[in-house]
Amino acid sequence: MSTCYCEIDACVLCEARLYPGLTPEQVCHIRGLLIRQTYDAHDVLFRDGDPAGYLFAVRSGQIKLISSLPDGRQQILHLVVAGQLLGREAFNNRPYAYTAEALTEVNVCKISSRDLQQVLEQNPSMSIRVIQTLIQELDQTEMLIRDLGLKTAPEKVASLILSLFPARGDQTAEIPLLLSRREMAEMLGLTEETVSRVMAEFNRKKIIRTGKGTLQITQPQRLYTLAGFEPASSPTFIPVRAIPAH
Amino acid sequence: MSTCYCEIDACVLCEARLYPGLTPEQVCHIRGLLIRQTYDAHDVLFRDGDPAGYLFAVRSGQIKLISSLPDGRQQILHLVVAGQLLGREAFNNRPYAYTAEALTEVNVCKISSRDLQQVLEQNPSMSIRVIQTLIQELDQTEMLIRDLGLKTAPEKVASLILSLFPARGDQTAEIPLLLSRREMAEMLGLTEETVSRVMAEFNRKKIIRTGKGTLQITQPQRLYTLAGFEPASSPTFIPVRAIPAH
DNA sequence: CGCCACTTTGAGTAGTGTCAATGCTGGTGG
DNA sequence: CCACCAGCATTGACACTACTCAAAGTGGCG
Repeated sequence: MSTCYCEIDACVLCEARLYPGLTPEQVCHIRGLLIRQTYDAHDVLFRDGDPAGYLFAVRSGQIKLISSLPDGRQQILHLVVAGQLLGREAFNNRPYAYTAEALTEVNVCKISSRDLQQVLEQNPSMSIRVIQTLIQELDQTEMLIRDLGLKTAPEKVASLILSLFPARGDQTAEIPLLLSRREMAEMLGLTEETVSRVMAEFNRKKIIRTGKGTLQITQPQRLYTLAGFEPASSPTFIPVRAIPAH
Repeated sequence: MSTCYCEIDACVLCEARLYPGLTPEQVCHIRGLLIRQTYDAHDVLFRDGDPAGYLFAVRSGQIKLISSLPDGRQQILHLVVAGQLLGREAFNNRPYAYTAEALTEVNVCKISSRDLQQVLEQNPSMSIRVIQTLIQELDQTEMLIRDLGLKTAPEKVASLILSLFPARGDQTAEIPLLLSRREMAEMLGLTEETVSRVMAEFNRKKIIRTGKGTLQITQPQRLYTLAGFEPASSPTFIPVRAIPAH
């Protein structure tokens, strides 16, 4: 299909769904502007206040976005997972307003702010994809606001746990828990002690089962109820979800 | 400049800055798709779950966006002011995820979801404007998350008060307070009693002065400090701000 | 083995919510 | 015109959630 040497399907920016309707030559041109990069866990991709040089597309791994108050209090704004975009500041040339730190080993493709703007201007259909991605992010962010503002500690923890599991798939499978108690607390506006106590309580009630670095839901229905949903409902808290395939 | 009969500068969607580089004919075509409408205070523009028929551009007035939990708890997600867009769901044809209610008399222009998508496809430069608008909204939303998660009741109230004043302009001018104590509480994740007590305390300390339906900051510096900023900093909480002029 | 980071658990407390009573204001209808 | 009522704001007393500070347990790693 492609007539140049760049790597097909090298990253999410490279997948056809991000630029439908382009000629192979256009696709190759865009691919030529992309930079692949790998980060280790705990690496910082950029810091609050850095000039926004790049838009990142996350190919694999997870990244946390952190915002701080002068006195050191920290809040995790968002978990970025594979398939999502990172660094929207590249669209409008403002400095990053948060720090991005890898939770796992992370593979990204990035494109410089300058190249990005050129690509957008020349490929209108890509803008529409970007709009849809931003809207998804806004949806998630607003649901997080609701939950931060309205929910009690156990409701928050239950919502977070549910959000860590894929929306479609076995809700009772054991998954790796990449977040520490402190990080969970920083997502929820709680302290690590409170999170620990709530998790211990869920464990005692046999609603979840925690191993070291792993997490399993044994009674999804009770957890939904605890999260403040009706039993048959679905989680709304940070519904981590990739860009839907075209 | 324009060669058709549609009204120049009828609304923000109509202003040149939203579609730079278009011919007058294109501009007129777009204007023909817009519907002007007025709502009274307390009118509901749409409800949570309604199909997203329109994108709204707010010409004047203020609108609150409300999200609810099944048990009736409510959270105000955002205050929409003149110059902002409302109803981003029109971009991706999903139902509205919140209820929009006018706080004042409101003038809007709206465009149907179908027409919008056509316009975007035919006018790429408009997509870029939309992206920038969405990014602004995301910035505001993430700062709200930080404040909801990290701040104490007095810090939250101080931040909200500061955000109600225009970023550029006299910070000590008396402005109308459109929000009830309950609504302030619903923005901040507090109860109306707590908001009332904090406001009364600020009043006693002569940091603010409240009349019925009005609000004045008498000591901006102390309020900044109380909000958790360094004295010389600027407010980050819901920085209500119109789309910057081209 | 010993150190360090992370987690758990406990005791006490501060901050915020809950419930209730009162006052104030504006609107409505007699 | 006034009496009444409904909604909003204020204030108090009390309860309870979640925070703070502290200590001890756990597991990984040099």
